[in-house]
Amino acid sequence: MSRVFALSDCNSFYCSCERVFDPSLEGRPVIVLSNNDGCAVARTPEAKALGIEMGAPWFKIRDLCHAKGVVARSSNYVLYGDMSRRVNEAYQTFADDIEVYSIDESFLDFTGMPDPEQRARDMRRTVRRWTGIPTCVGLGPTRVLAKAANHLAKKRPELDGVCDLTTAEARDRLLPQLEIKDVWGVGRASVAKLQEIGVHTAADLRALDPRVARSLLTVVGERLVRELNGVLCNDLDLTPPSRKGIAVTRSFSQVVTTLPAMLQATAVYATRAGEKLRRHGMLAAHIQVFMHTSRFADGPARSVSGIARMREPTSDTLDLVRAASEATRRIWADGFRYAKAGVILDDLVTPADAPRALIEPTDPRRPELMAAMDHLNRRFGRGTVFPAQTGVMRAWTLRADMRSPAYTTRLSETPVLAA
DNA sequence: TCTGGGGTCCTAGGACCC
DNA sequence: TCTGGGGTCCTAGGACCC
Repeated sequence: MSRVFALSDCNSFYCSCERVFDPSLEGRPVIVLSNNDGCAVARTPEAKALGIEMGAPWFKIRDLCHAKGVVARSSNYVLYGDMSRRVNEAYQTFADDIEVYSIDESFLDFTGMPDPEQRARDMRRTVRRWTGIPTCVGLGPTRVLAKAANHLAKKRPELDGVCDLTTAEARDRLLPQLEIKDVWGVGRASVAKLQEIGVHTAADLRALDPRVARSLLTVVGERLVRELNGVLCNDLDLTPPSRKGIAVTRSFSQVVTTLPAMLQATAVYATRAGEKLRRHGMLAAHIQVFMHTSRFADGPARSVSGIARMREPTSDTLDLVRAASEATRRIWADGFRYAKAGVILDDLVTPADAPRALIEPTDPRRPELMAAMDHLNRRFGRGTVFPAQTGVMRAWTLRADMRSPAYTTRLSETPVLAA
């Protein structure tokens, strides 16, 4: 049975949330600013019509906003998170399988349901009635095509908020009208490479040899081409998201030029990251520190990062700050005007998965654990790739590191192409 | 059996997303 | 003066191992 995915996306989500709680904003141009009010991260259609770009720095658009009566709000992520939860509750009455892709987008599995397009229209109405949030819905046999459909639904008023790309006829008609830069997963760098070989529309990309796509854009590009052809490579991810990393990064209000100032900044970020970590009930095995100079400034550019490894997974503030300081000192160099820095916690584990004991080389249990690892290696193989004839290629990796002070085993499965 | 070439780990960095 | 922050995934190269 061919699959049907729906991608539902909230229009100007942060602005729409602000309007729900302040109806006087209805019909007026509204923008929401990033943390520290640095730049615009959400715009209503009225604000877009005034020429305010996504990511436009506030200091450049302030005069325009004042002159044209644009309402600018600081962001309120607690409010948006709560509204997002309510929108997803409404989705639950239309599908059992839902992947919450981001704060304002969810994929729903409409496979096997009668008249998906009508269902999408009903869903839009329900979400609007329950939450006040306007949405657009794209339908397609793969996630990439559902995303493409969603983009068309947003851009074309005559579609009335729903675009259906589940039929070959609709794809043949509409994909030539979708620019390559608007295909999900094609960013600036890929656009340049594709245009060089004459690929300008989603239809052009669909016709590209998957091997060429792979050599040009890695395995990601190959999956893209296949998905545009209706071959499923990315199924819904219904596992509850377990965070893989936690970041705290900030642009400085004034450039940092001395080590003590940088140590203070990274210590603060490490502390905040530790708070987030504990809120998630997790432990981190690595902490990464990075710093770089401004993209916009003259002068020597520098971007560095360094990783410090914990003796064992921890969420302890003192451990994290100590490790962050160690990494900061290691990568520090004088003579640069650092504009931004951050810390990223990596290799997160829940306490239940964390090693219970340290296994030293002299530990009497070591032979037993080695034997267990051998067994896993024989059972699953290492780096095994099943050939593509079956339509399924999976790479298995077993990582069991006996040299690190903490004993860990991990089995991860990397789907390359899943038909 | 095979002593070198392939597997794994670690790190850095690029690209893309919302 | 002032140009976001928080994520994921993929690749490559050196060190190390047997």
